[in-house]
Amino acid sequence: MAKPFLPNASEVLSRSKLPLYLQLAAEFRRNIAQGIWMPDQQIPSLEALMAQYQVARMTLRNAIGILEEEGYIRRGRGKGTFVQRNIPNVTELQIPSNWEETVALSDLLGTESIADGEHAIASLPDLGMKFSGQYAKAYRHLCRLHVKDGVPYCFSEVYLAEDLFKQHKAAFLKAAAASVIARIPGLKIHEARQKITISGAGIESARALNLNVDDSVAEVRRYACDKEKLIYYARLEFPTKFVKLEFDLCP
Amino acid sequence: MAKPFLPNASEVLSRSKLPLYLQLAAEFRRNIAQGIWMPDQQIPSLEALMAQYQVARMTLRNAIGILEEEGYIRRGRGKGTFVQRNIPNVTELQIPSNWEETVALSDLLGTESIADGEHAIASLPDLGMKFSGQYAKAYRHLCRLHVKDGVPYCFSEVYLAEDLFKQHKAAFLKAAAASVIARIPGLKIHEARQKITISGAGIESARALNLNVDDSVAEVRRYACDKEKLIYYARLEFPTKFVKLEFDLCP
DNA sequence: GCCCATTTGTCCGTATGTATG
DNA sequence: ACATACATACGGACAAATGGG
Repeated sequence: MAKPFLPNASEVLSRSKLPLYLQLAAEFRRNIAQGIWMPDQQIPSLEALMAQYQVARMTLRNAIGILEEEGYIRRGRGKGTFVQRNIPNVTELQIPSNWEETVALSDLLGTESIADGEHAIASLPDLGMKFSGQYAKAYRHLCRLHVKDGVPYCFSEVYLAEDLFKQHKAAFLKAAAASVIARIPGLKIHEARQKITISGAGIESARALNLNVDDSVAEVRRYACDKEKLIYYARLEFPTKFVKLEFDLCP
Repeated sequence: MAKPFLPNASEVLSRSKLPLYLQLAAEFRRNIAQGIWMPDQQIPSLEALMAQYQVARMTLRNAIGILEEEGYIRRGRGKGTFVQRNIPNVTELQIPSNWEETVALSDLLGTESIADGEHAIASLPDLGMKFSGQYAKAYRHLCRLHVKDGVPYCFSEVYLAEDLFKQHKAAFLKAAAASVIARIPGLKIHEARQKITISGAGIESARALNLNVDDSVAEVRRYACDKEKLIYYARLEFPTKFVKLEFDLCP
């Protein structure tokens, strides 16, 4: 149990390239989310916050102005600043952890095409996971956006075995791939794996998901095989503000 | 399959508060990570990139300068800019998905104290998960940093049932809690759940984890019960650059 | 060696946003 | 509200190195 060296708060705030008032806004949003600043409670005065964080008054006013726009707090001349009772909250989406859940989520979301490949391609990008099975001869590439109640939840690049795609082209162009695969008679999934990492949105996915560039997204890579070959590979991006993963540790 | 409205690239880049050159650096880093820019290949010239992204030459130079510092590319006057062969890669950490893995990870990481509560407290913060069992009378709060090879991997706030803590105080102050709990004779875990979400680092955790404020972290909330009561609750933060979650979808 | 197109490196002037006191 | 300082972003001009004919 050593005592680690830690930089002080001012150093941490100044080494980031993000504008100071946005860093502070993030910290205050956190204070509310974690219940350190409770609903209907008054938050510390500007004087107190200036002393605590060692920043200028205008910087704090800018930061708090953001929280006010977002509806987290209300300010009153001479009264002070108070946390709102009803904090706006987001619908979280459980990332599937088995094939059934994958299909169920696919059924739930609407599908909009962004760019569909017109031709088959010969090879897949790096799976990022162990896979020692067989690849199909050719794949079709689809790029789409999945939506729920008009809100974009998932940007996806899907690769489907060409022969399978051709047999069910209309269905694959209309719905999420896992939904279609699950309803093909006689087709059984024998192997499927998934790897989740967190990265930043690129320009393309930021456009589609209505995010800023480099906003964090959960990147899900997923493949499925039938008895013989890899028939499905997808790289999905979910905005992390929607992402949740909950499970029993004692199954 | 509707055609969604999408803003153009310039709009996406300008609506973010993050400096433009940092957004571009993120996009380029992504191009390399995803194999769009391959090792030893020349990337587009400044002229070409200026046309593609509609930004000034100096802005691109700043962006590319960052990638050069990070060792992703090399530049040569008159020659062009090339992707490096050996991309620096990070060690990913598998987030545990059952109690055994939780204990195994705890065994792996060193533990440094940041702030240990001197006294017992009566109540726990909101679990963020369903739990209908019994709480213990009092809990002890510990705040620590978990390290591997000198690199901070995990910031944790742990709450332990007071009686259990008092019985094994020395052990709990020296090692990660799950490690200690797993080695207490006669103690069996009957229920344990975990919920993972992604949020931004606060000032405290950014200090400890050597991150910037609002850098994305995986927030893991986890509890465990013995036969009668909730004996362990933890809120953990992992820098998302280390986080990986891989599993079989057909168990 | 020489010219030339290409590409990166450097510098200037200006405007805007951020942060301080 | 103001004066000041600094980083960001733009557009332009020119220098320096490279490689091909």
